[in-house]
Amino acid sequence: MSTSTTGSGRPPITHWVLHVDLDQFIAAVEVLRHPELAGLPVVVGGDGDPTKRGVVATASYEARAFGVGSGMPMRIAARKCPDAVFLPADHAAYDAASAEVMATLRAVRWGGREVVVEVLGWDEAFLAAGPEPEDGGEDDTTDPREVAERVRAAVLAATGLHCSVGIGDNKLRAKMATELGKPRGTGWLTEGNWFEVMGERPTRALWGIGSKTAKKLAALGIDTVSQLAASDVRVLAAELGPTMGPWYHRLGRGVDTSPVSAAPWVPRAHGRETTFQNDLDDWAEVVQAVRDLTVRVVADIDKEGRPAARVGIKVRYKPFFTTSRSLTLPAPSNDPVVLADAAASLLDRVERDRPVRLLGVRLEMVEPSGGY
DNA sequence: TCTGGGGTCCTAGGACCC
DNA sequence: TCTGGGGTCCTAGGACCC
Repeated sequence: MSTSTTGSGRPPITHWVLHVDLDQFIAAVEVLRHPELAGLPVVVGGDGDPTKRGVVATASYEARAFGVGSGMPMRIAARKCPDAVFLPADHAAYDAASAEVMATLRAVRWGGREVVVEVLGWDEAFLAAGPEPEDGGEDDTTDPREVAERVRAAVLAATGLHCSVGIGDNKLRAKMATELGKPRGTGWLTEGNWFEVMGERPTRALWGIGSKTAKKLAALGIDTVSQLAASDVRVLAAELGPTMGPWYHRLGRGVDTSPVSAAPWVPRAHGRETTFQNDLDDWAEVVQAVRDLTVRVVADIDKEGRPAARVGIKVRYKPFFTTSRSLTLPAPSNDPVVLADAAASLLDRVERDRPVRLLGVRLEMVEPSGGY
């Protein structure tokens, strides 16, 4: 029934991947800090004021029962669940809780081996068995279900947080398997049961296919994972691009060869953006806001120790029309004056006769020099 | 209903060069 | 005149994810 080590005639899977996903991470961290909130509808987002512009970052299960979900405007959430506890997002607290979780994962042993942990944001990680030890203490037959249960127990014991785990024969399947295990459980997705479990699901269920791509695929007569897998890769390439087309085809089949990597993340860029509570009408204020944002981003890239090579701005006008402008600097720079001037100059290339709802500034850094 | 903020990667067209 | 082919860089926008 599966290609597991229990044997089905196929070779045993030796490249197991676990995907760990904390349940309701942000809401759970808040409840840990404020135990009196347990069992109440909790909504975290914006600055915690549901009468202001902002969206929901996370809603507790109790709040979800009222129809509140991530990405929903806070004002709507307040309408749906007026009695919810509304809290501002507290990044420092989530950073700290996340670091505890990841440290716990790195301490897990897989048979006789260490594990490789690839972090994805605050509340997700891939985990795989590390390389075989020199002395050949091989133990790659360890049942991944056993490792998954140890992971869940260790995270709960160390942090008080519940998580779900997906077991797969590659990262994509492990990631999708987690959904099957939620909450507080374990899911299983391999080549052996991929189509049985996923085949009839909509393409939108796949990691990397959003509503826009799902719609384009539907226009090609492709609605389900099985149909995507059986589609003509040449048609996908022609319609969706030479890189994306073939990639979607692989998604449909559950194919993914990317390795689990513990290599530290090297950011390409940093940016800051702000939605104003009241639209800006005065262009002088717009220019000043862009300069202020730039100075903040310069502080961010200074922590990386790499100068900016490109500068970009984003302008969102009332009611919700967004445009962007960018330029390559004559020479990389981390001078706040040079960069603020560059960002301000980009404003000369956009319309200035409409109220501005949001401004953003992005600095793309030069590649790391390699030597350190 | 009225739509955050932080990112990554891909695409397509035009400029420019050989 | 009536027009190659490839490569690279730049820019704006789009899509997606957490």
